[in-house]
Amino acid sequence: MASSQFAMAVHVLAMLANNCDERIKSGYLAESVNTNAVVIRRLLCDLHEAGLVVSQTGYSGGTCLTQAPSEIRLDEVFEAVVKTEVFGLHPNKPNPECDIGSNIVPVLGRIQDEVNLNVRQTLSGYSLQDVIDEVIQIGKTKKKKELVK
Amino acid sequence: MASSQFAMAVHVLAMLANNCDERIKSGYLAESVNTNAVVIRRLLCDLHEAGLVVSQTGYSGGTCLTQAPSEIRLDEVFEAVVKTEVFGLHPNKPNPECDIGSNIVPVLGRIQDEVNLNVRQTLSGYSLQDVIDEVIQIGKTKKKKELVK
DNA sequence: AGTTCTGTAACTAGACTTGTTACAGTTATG
DNA sequence: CATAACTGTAACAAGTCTAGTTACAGAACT
Repeated sequence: MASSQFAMAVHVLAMLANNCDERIKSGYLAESVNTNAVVIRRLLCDLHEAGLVVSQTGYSGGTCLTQAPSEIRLDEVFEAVVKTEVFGLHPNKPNPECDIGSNIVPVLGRIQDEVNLNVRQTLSGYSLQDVIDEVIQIGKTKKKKELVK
Repeated sequence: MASSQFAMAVHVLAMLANNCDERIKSGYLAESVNTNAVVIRRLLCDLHEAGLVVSQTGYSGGTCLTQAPSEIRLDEVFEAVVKTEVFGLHPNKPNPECDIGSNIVPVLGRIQDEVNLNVRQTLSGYSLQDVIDEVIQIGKTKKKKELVK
């Protein structure tokens, strides 16, 4: 299964951005993402390590963004939560006695690096604020359609 | 685990390109990739569906490329064997009563599409021949170093 | 007829992902 | 100080995916 961590992370960060001034509880986030609060807390742990959020334990605890939504780029979010490669290299070391087998892995590794870089560059074109703007825009369009009915 | 199908596919295609005039057996390919022949045959099945190879059953059977290595681009190979996304969307449908939850999925989907497109564009910059050239180049460099010793 | 292939089904082992329960530690409230 | 409401984290279950393996039917040459 392709991991949903990135999708959930962007969702959670967008929720936090929408409530900048107060600490948000994992249970509340979990309701919106439609998952368990522990899943959210695990995610927030990764986002905390990346310096994107801070949490507070105890009574009236919760989580906040550390930066303005316009300063958080999606490649940072990706980096924080996605651990897998777009494609994996060989599961077993290829036969070193074969001309191709003995030298193909570094070539594929280089291509892998280039793909990774391009993915990150694509994502760096979007800030969290861009995502929120687009979400709100879709919301407005929906409402208009409902009014027409 | 990130699937190694793409890496193995490029490896196998490079082997076929290196032996254009004869049919190559799955067992021989498996030795170079260092895996089981059935794993290779499953892979060849996908590559056949994509029109990149043809196989023949029976005595003196085996597999050949259908095109020149310079005409096979890596995005075609990727398309043929990789089924997963760079990142997955939500495992469960987000809460529709939440402003973010109700509208974030299509936004993420659009970004997903853009990432996919960029990955394919990156890979389309390489032909199978390019990979083979690079592999051979590395092989030559290695031999030089050995001679120096 | 016998040999040597491919194609494919069926199964196993291991890894990964999400979801869940449980609980220790932390912080505010009364 | 006792209680309530949080986070952080460990532990486990269920489902899915990947690669590897065995087995065998069908095809093609000798």
